[in-house]
Amino acid sequence: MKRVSEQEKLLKRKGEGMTNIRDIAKLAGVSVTTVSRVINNHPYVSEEKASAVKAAMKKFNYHRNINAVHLSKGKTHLIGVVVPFSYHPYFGLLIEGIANAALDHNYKLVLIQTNYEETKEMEALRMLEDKQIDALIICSRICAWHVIESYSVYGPIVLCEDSRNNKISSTFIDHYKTFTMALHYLYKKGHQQIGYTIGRQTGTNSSQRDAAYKDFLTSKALSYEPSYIFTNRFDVEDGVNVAEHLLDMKNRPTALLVTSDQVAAGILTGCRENGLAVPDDLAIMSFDNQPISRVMHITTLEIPFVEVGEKLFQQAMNGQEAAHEEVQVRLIERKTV
Amino acid sequence: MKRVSEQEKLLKRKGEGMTNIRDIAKLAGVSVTTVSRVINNHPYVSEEKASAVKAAMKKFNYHRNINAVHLSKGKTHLIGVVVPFSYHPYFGLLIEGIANAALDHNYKLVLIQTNYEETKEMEALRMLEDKQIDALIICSRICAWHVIESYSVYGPIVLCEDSRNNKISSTFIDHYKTFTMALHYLYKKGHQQIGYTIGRQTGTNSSQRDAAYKDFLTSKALSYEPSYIFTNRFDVEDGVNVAEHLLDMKNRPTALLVTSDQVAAGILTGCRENGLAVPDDLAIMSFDNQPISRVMHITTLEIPFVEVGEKLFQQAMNGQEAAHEEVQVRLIERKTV
DNA sequence: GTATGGTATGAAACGCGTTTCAGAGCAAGA
DNA sequence: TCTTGCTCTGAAACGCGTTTCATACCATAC
Repeated sequence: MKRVSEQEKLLKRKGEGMTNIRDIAKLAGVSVTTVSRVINNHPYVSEEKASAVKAAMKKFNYHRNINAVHLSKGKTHLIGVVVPFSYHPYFGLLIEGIANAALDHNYKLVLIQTNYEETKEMEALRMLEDKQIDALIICSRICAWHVIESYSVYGPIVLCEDSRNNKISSTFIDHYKTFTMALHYLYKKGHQQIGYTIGRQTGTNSSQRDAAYKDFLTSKALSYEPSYIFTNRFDVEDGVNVAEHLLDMKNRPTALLVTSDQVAAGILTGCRENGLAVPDDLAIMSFDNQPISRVMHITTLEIPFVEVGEKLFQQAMNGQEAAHEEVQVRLIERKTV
Repeated sequence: MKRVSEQEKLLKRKGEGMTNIRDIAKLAGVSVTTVSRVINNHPYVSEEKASAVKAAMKKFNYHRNINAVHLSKGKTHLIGVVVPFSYHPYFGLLIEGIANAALDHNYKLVLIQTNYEETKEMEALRMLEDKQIDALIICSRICAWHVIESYSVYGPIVLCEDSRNNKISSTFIDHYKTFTMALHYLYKKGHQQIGYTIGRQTGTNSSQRDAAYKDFLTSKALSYEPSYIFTNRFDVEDGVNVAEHLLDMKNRPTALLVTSDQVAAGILTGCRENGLAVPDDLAIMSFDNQPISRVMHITTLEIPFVEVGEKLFQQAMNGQEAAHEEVQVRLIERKTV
């Protein structure tokens, strides 16, 4: 009857779910090692001990303290994902892709929203350093390369931008190539006055596109027209704004390369309201292939978000040395070019 | 010179950033308690000891192992957020709101995507039980109330649906009230054949709306027309589909209450393409006030996502006993009614 | 002159699961 | 018969920061 009183003491001392592995070991009359083996399905445990342990766990509603596991293992099964904001469909889609891959591998995501503030990105890097996350996926980088690299000793860091010149893994789209392809496509359709809209002006993606644009103009002996470039365009409303801006121009572009379907949807709406015919007065070619582009029949370059998310996750898992995965976009011809 | 050799040994033994608090204590010639005090800015540390500790930390690039802190404190500064999918703007906005509130309080979010699978929601609850997260915010519930309640002993659980009948905190919109108000508004505008579109059919929000709809019909002595109700409508494309469906109906509704701007945008687009005039042939009133509704001039009921996110977070922080915060929507009259 | 209270510091216990290592028992192979 | 080698078990060390408690000193307060 000694055991019973032991149990009663325990029940009194501990609140709901507060038993630990040592208590269970005592209760089941085995060592903590054996309890640990049962928990982790290690094969070398006899039938009877295993069931004694299971009974004790059940009786006391035992749940291991995951933080002790994390400390002991040095892993958390958490992956940090850095995005500037989560509302924008582009990042929503990316997160969706990563989250689905993570789910399959029993990893969870920690969302780190930066609003494009460098300090927030640093916090994410520090989380990696502190072992709060096992790996970090940065969807939109702000910090300098050498800063990112200096943190990569603490765990895998994966980027979503062309990093072939750096020691950091990445899954990316070759925006130089893609932009060039798109520009030639528009040119072939008869456009010589082509402009583009973009989000941030900084960053690898943007400078690749800018380079492609300038090289294209040079190759076709077209002149560079600064007013054809619209920066800081992220959302539908920014798109409407572009359309309105267009109306006031004496020398309008005849085609626009738009880096987000959201912006394209806005431009299209704005054009319709103001009597600008698409594609006759203005051709629009955009990026992403989000649902809205399907609905509005916008010609777009499909980014395979699921694939990107999966590859980013895989790279984050593998870690070891820097890998670079290029992802291909696909042109989807609809009615705006 | 003894100290130097000690240090050298340490440097050899430990890799980058692998020193722990005891090493630092030894190096600085103080106790671990004192080091801990320095780390946590406790006042009772003398100037000289503090600087000795700081010097040692710097020299060995010491960083505390956050998992040890978590284990010791029993808190992780992580809040779980359960959403069915992150792509949809509704959830994106909600996440954005919560994330911003969390940022201000130095909390991070763990995103748990369920795809409406109950097992995933259970996993989230288990994370709370395991102390992996300090609190849980469920944006779209699947599990039964008693299940949720049974887990609330492990930490605060907050819902984004009217839970005034339950012991769980919530920040919610009274969808019965709101739907009733909207229906009367449409009625006053001359509509007697009103339908609605909705996402999931299950859940508190949906049943509140359904009840409001049926009560409204009764109060106005209007007949219930099952074909006026469109379920499983989440996205723009679902909206286009509704519009196409409408064309085939002999007895069309003259107005539609749409539970998401995305769907409304799709309906509007579909109507335009098929020659259904909005609002003359079909009035559309929707929910959320997302950017797309501004751009497309959709009359909508604004949900203050920032406020909702903040309140959800606050409730998750306070925890103690169940609180219920109602949030008001605001009618924004534009051009689709 | 003594009681009181803040400052400063460290030993030890605490939170808790994992893993290494050593050892015992037993069976198949040489 | 002896050696391997697998099965099963547990003690102890490990990962590491926080917190409680006891102690000691010094300075006002009474």
